[in-house]
Amino acid sequence: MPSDSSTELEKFCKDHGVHEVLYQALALKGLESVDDFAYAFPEIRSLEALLSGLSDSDLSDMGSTDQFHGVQAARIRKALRLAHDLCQQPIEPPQQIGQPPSLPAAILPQASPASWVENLPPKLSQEAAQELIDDFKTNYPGELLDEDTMPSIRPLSLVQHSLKPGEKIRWIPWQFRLSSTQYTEIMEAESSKPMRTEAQLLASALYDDTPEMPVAHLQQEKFDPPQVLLLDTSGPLGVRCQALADPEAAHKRVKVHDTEQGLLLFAFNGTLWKYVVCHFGAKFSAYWWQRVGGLITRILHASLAHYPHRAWLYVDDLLAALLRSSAHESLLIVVLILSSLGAPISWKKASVGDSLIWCGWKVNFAYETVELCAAKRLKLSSQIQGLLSKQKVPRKDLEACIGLLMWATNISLVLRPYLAPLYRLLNSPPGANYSIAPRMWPLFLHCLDSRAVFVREAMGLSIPLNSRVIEWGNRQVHCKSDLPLMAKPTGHTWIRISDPSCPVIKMTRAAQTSLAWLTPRIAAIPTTPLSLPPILSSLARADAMAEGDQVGIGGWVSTKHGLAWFAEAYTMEEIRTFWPFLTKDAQKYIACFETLAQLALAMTAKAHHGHTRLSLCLPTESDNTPTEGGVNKLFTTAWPLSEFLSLIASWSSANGVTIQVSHVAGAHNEWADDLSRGRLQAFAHRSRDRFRVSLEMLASASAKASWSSKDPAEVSPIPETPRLEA
DNA sequence: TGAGACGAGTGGGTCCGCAA
DNA sequence: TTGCGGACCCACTCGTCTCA
Repeated sequence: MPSDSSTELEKFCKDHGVHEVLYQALALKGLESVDDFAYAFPEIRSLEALLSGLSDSDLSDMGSTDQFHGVQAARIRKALRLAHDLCQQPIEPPQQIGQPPSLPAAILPQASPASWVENLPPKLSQEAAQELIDDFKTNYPGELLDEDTMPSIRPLSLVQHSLKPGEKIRWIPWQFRLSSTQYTEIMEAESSKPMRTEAQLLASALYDDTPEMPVAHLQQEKFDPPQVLLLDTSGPLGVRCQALADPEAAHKRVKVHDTEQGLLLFAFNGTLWKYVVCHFGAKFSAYWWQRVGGLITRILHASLAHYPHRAWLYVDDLLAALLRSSAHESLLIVVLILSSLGAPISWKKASVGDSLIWCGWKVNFAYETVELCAAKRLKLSSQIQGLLSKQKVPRKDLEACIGLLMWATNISLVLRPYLAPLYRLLNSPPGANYSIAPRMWPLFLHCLDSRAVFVREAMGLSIPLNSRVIEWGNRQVHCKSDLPLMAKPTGHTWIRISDPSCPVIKMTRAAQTSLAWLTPRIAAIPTTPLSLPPILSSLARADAMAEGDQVGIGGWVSTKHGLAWFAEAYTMEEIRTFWPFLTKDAQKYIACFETLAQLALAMTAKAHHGHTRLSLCLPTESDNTPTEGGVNKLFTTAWPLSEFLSLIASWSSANGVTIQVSHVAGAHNEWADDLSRGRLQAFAHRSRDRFRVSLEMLASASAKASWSSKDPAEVSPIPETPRLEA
């Protein structure tokens, strides 16, 4: 190092008008030469940190009030550029070899200094863009500025960014030279184009305007307490239909065209009769009713165009939500329109109020909620009690109960996983033992198809059709090839047959436990909001790895405010502490672990997003299709996946977070894949953003969930899902 | 590294239940 | 009858593992 190097930087600064205060700041960092200066500040913008550290007294000494845009700031920037030129040093910072790129580095497109391509700056906010427009209109009042002449947000952001100190414009890519109208058209046309890399996806989400639903509007723009009108609008008059007088039979009001009445014949007492209306049961009745009902609904919508309203039609039951302030006018219009159309109103069924029953649901528009009506609760409780009171129950009763449970749990998906044991019982009919004589064995085999199902009847074999062989001796039978071609030479061979049409089903312990657990919950199914929860503006992905005895889960969630991630590795021994039924190789349960990863991702997002008590929908992505389908429906009859879905259902219920999974190809899920396999380098510099997920946390997701009820005394924790036989 | 096997789902057909 | 949702079966996709 030359001895006069300190003089070199000092002289350089003086020659180029850099203030003594700024030179001293450089000297304090130990910089002695022009080379030191150039390499210590590889970019013009890196001077910002130095300038921001200036105190008020420093600024006063320099006679400057603006530390970033004053003349002294300009001179040191100019000096730095000259220093770069003298040193022939690239402006770009040196690339770190062997280090994975940091997340921001991976997200931001990079351009070499020699490139004509600009780094893509963040888009301007709407407020900033509007400010520029206002300035333009003030300064150039005679110029026309509309959607066709207004530059799109991209060049606007690029130019505005280039005006910042230390920035310059090199080239505006031709694809950015668009008007606002052209930009909108292209964005809409490309809205469904998939992103190629996670970096592109993140850059788009974090630096562009991600569509989001503000939560505040739920309070601010709440539909005012409405009046609700429920009308039975039986009997519309369509183009080819004629209304009849019977208000109870909607389908019989639609008249069949003369040329088609010959299709509806029936004989009674030796006389041939024809239907002249669309009677209940005819395949086309509902078809026409839907169209006539839809026409009437649209006419009502058009007639109420000036009054905010919502309306739903189910066959012949119309439900409408009207604003309380204009309810009288709206009601009058509805009644007049229906009367003028010749659609008689069933006044017995009509009702007005905040709360009413519609299609078995109790809808409350004052609070915008829906709940199961009391009659349905009673019917369901009665059916469950009927099944619980007997060891053997009619198949029809079980089917009816399951059907009603599926319908009732539409508004409470958290209960769905607990129906899995019932479906398992319904579709696993008990076996009955039959003995086959040695000489009948070939005939017995002949009656079976490849799945070991009886598809032919034969004399001497009283085995019901469609029943399936499930055991031979003590061995499980899965297909015909599992049975021997020759029977044992002496004595009968015992086989076990499962008959799916068996009218009586023996209740299993798992089904009884499930029903007993459901009984009080059915009675206390909470009210559910009519509106869907707002979607959190975020990107979130998770993945799982299962190899031999090792299991790994990992994932990340990113919002405009930051990023959080998790990565955990467990052994099967640790996992069996909580789920002892997972006895096989870890890979056999990959869908279960992918589901656990989604639960961990939701927990991470919840912890990262703060302490909101509002219900939210968290959009996540997974490369596992079973998990995708299962988490979205919160139901599968496949075991043991149903066990893990019940964890998500319970956790979602307790935390107000609905998970909405969409698919991402494994090739595009690299970061989550790395995390699940313990490759944490890309996230190493974000150790503070890591969220730890223990198996205890995941396994206790359902235990910590509680069930809301009108009576606080009925509040009880949700226990673990009733165990199923493996 | 790529082909093939395997296991977990999917959607489409059928049946059944629920609602009107 | 329509819609919805389960079940089953089938062919298919996707991800992972194994092996040459």
